[in-house]
Amino acid sequence: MEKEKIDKKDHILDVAEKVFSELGFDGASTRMISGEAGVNMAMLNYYFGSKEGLFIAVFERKITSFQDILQNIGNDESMSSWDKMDAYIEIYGNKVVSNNCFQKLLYQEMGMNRRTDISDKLRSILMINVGEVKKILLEGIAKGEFKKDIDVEMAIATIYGTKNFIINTPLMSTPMLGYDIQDEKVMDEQLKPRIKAYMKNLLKAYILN
Amino acid sequence: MEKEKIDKKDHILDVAEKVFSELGFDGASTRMISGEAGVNMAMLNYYFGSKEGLFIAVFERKITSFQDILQNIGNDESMSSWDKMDAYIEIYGNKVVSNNCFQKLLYQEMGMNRRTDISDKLRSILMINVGEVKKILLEGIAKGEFKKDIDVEMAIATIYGTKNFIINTPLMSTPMLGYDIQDEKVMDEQLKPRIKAYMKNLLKAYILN
DNA sequence: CAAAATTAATCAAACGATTGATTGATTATA
DNA sequence: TATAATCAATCAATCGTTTGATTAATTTTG
Repeated sequence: MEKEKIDKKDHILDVAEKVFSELGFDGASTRMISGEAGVNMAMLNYYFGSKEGLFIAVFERKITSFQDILQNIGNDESMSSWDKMDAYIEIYGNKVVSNNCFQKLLYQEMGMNRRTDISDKLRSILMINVGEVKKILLEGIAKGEFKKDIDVEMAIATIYGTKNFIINTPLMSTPMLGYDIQDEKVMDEQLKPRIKAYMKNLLKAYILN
Repeated sequence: MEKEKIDKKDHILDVAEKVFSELGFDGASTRMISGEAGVNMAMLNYYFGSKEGLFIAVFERKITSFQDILQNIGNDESMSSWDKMDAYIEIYGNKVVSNNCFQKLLYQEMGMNRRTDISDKLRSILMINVGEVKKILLEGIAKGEFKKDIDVEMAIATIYGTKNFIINTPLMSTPMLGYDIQDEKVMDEQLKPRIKAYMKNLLKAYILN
């Protein structure tokens, strides 16, 4: 049945996402993934063509939801530039914290220099979001709403970097913040509001007049 | 000769550091490293016992220089808290940008969940620096020099995170910043002063009264 | 509607390639 | 000459992938 087939593929992608994010692309073997998913090893190639195809499929499943997060915000004429930044941080904070497993995998792979076809694909997608944030910041500067001497690119690096540090380096962020980053409930109830509030205050202090 | 042997081992470690940081532990093969270093494959095992031994040796070579970066600053009674932060950013910016290859490898490894013996060692060393920065920030708050409602831990995450994003994700940071992150000369002449100036301005706006 | 034909899904087994590591012989050094 | 360094060759293990056979599902046909 078509429905069950999709469910099975989805289940494989769930497992693959988890195993990849824990061990990286090379560290995760097809035997391990198929074993943990409870399917025959050949099924991975049958469904996804290759290990790399499976890897890409993991990303493509999530990609769509990331692409049009900002579309609406950026083009809203009625919002002030700061309200747009505020709205972006809000959405970004929600999306990112609840997809931390995937986020880790994403930026882990972006750090590698090989497989430029995959990395390039991921980069071009992420750069769309970067472009949207940049547009908001530049608009705010042009309207005189933001300071005119802010380092736009660095500010963007701070937004993504602060989040990445917390998500990708739990060995440091967990003892730093005082609660377990891996714990989903803690993430949602404590980290999410905290990182949102902090990010808004930090940016407010740096970019607002 | 003892001297040449050390030089050769050092050369292997240089190459290994570079290849590991580009491809990760699993992605880098011993054949690749030995080939690029211009030595026989068996030499790696002869000198370092195993691939993992080589990996550890890469870290242990650098570890010592990381341990005493901050000691002097923190205990200087004559400096204001902000001057200490300023001095730290200055030193950190220099150290980090010129060791970007190793930094990338370091935080790549910190993100992985396996080989906990290495990761734990690295973490405990890095956490010393974190503790020193935290001390400066708390001191500034206590003295009324800094705002009392700043999120200390998040601010530290921003310092490390912003740097890491630029260093570890050159595929994004290079097009964002408009110049090649991999280029050593560019790093030194353009990125280093820029990241220092930005970091100081950002923190000044967020923590200073 | 039921039997036959076709397609899709699943599996155990094996493939060639590559991995990290080791060997025993050879060369250089002290 | 004895010790250290270097090498080509080879090891077993694991990798991702493919195969050919088998079962399940779907479609076609009489």
